[in-house]
Amino acid sequence: MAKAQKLKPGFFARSVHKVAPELIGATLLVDGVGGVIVEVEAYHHTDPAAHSFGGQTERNAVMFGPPGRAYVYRSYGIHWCLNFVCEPEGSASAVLIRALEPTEGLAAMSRRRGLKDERLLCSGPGRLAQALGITRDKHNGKRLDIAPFQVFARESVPEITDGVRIGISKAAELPWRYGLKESAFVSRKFV
DNA sequence: TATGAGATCAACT
DNA sequence: GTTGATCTCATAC
Repeated sequence: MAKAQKLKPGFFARSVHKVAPELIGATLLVDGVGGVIVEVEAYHHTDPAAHSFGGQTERNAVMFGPPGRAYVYRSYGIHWCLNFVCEPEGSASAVLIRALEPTEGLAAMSRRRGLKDERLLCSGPGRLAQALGITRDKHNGKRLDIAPFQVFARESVPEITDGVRIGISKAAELPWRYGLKESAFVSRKFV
């Protein structure tokens, strides 16, 4: 992992539909703990399932801000979910990070999760956030190009699969879920 | 293996 | 008062 290049600041200032698939295979670290992104979902402001659909509120204010930031929200009362804010046409959009392949800080992650099975450490938004120690207080609205975040560009283009998003009730048929093909670390198999 | 409920909180109606 | 971009554990085949 020594020679990976950090993502350029402008990476996120593009449509989520370009950014999301390009994040597959990139490496995300928080405080030196993390791994390779193997699964994401795109949320566009015209998407009824997106938090930003229906206008700005206190919760989603970060999505309306500059791109390249972390948007963290509480899901079902108990989980944190991590998003990367993008900027298509100056509107609120973001990419939900759904799963990582753990590569760095395995010990820290398994301690936080209380598990040892690598495939379960980060295979899902809530699990991922817990494994990386993500909380809204500490990470919401933070820039992704400065500590504690580190995002490294992928070194080669992996095989990308797309599919239907998970866990939502609106616009669930939109194929805006992207993943690393044949990865054992995705939260669910792609159909 | 598969299905179902509980946990727990902030935003929204 | 209800719902949700979820996960885990328990109970039932």
